[in-house]
Amino acid sequence: MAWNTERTRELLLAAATEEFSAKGLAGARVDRIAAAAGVNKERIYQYFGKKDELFDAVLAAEMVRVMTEVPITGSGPVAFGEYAGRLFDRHTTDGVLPRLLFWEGLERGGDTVSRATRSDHCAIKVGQVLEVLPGIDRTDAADLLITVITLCDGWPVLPQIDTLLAGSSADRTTRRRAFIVRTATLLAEALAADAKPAPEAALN
Amino acid sequence: MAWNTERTRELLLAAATEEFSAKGLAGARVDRIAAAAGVNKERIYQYFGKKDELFDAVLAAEMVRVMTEVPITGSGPVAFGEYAGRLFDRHTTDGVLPRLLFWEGLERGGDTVSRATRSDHCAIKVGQVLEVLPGIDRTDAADLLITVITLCDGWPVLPQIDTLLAGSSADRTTRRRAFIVRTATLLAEALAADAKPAPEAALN
DNA sequence: CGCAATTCCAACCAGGTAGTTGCAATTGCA
DNA sequence: TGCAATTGCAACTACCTGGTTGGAATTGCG
Repeated sequence: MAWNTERTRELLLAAATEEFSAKGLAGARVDRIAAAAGVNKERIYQYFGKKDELFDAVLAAEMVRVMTEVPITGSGPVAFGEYAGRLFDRHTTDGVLPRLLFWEGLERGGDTVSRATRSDHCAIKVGQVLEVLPGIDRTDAADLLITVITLCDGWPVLPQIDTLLAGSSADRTTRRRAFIVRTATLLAEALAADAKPAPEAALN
Repeated sequence: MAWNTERTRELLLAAATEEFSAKGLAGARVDRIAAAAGVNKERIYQYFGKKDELFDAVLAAEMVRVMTEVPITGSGPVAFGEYAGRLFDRHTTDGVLPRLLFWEGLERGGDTVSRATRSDHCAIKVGQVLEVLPGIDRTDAADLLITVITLCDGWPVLPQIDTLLAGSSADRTTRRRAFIVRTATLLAEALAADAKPAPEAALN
């Protein structure tokens, strides 16, 4: 054996992540990925098979990364709202995952190769939601999570929509973040209230 | 003069709407559009200039159509929630506009040719929100609208995300609709409460 | 150093792309 | 029926694409 094969793989994966995020599955150019990685083109086919499978590898890696970097911790509706805020921050400073997800949704129409794996990843997150907001329906937890993910992921991908807001770009982002946090908190409160119907009059 | 030029235009626009919605700007094929319209290829260049401008025409037409088909009417938070429901229905039975919007966001990165026009369209909707929920901030109205649009538009484009939900496809859609309506109503109530701080104890 | 695995290089293939052009056929008003 | 505008047809240009191939160069273990 010789050479550092693992490094080659990582270089390709990093370059592919950038390219797919920017141009999508159809728009991405294999030659460009190879060039950006400083690696020869055939390595891609050797390590990942074809373009499609490289995309799968990129998306899976990025999902795991974000999931571990932005955990759902703490307890109560406010803690859940803070999770929404952290996810929003993460996606506005690095919109790679949102873009990859929407590219996939548009270009592959939901026929994800790794649908089962995806489902497993998501189930973990639902579990975290249930820990933060104990007592609520598993279904409600899933719906809540979908809502927050859709809002946080949609923002960096739909820049046209901010024409509704005035002010500088930074202002608009700050305001949007606050609104999403408030929405997440409000929803979490409502679902938590559903969970324990009237445990005597709450103090405040 | 001769020939029905207007009909030719409409045939092309309809075919282009279908093609762009399905494949996006880069993925759409000019030849396919022409063939589907039963019209010769050069007509596209004659009537719309280039591919990009055809996409602009398609998107503008589709926005106007949905805006007029799904107005914001009535009064109060519940009425606003019903608007969210109608928008959700419209987008789940015909996901063309959501797809076009996300394609544009991804492929053009927000450099919309018709950004000014877009802004005007949106302003009308914000005005409708203000009529339904009088007294609330214009900024809040915009944020509320962005939230509902993001949720309703995101659903048909992010089919992977429904792996979080169990049940049949129809069940999942129904449940999602209910949750979005509830979210919209809840937010509208909260913002309306901000608007008129404690107008004596409300009779339920 | 020897040697096998890994990589680079450069050319190649078959297919598809947006956009153009010249010409003949069709249309419908006057 | 005449005639000008509109359209269909089919070929063409210039270029780009994913994916493959053969041979030479590089690497690092033993």
